[in-house]
Amino acid sequence: MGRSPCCSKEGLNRGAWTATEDKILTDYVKTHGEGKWRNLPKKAGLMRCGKSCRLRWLNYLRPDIKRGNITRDEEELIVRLHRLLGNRWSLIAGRLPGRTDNEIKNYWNTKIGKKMQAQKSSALNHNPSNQSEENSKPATHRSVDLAPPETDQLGTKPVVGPSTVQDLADSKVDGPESWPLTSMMDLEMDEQFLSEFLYGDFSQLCDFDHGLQGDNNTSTSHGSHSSPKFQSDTLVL
DNA sequence: AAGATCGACAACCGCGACATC
DNA sequence: CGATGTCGCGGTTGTCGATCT
Repeated sequence: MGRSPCCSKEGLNRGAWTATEDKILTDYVKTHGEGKWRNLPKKAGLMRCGKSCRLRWLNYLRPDIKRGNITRDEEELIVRLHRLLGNRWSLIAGRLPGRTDNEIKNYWNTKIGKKMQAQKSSALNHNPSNQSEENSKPATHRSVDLAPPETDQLGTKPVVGPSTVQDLADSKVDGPESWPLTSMMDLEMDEQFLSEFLYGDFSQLCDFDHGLQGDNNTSTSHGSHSSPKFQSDTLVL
């Protein structure tokens, strides 16, 4: 169809943004608002592609961006949401005030994903000969299946099957093919279900990261394990 | 002390969805 | 109703500082 490139790359800056560019973009968006990204660089006097401007604003310059480490509570929430939504980072980010999809995606790829992969491989290696090693782990490490959520063939669609937390826990529902994916997830999240999912007792599903506490300096309390601390003013469901 | 490796994160790219003409 | 434009998303890459050898 001869799709035109989003912008002519000739003469445009690429790579890291400078403080000056950040200021120009911030000032422009504050004055004119978000949107019209394609025309924004020209109007603002930036030698950047519109997509690049949008990304910079959304992932870095937005005033409501929360900088700093992902807390343990946030991580638990991410794990739950990923289990529910798959790699739909924007949807996950939408449930984490101040966090961006890019940030969550990076966090997942560098921290949680690796952890799960390591655990998965250790589960594959599970056999009587290494039983002693397995036994040295917390019980939940052996009993909880931490495989990533089922996905479609592209690996991007979430699988939302059980309609309640209890259903998930009981695993009594049919396979993914019988679940009302598109009707529920692709249109709009069922708020009540999501709330139930997030605040239900899913500690077992998240138990994979017992060993995580060492590298999370924001919370060492086991008490946070039972349920997220987000209150209704930060995570309205 | 210097090079190699790793980890974290910002940025880029391609594609699909949706809107508009 | 098809062509085109724009936006947003997810995957991937590049870069840089920290750590290791």
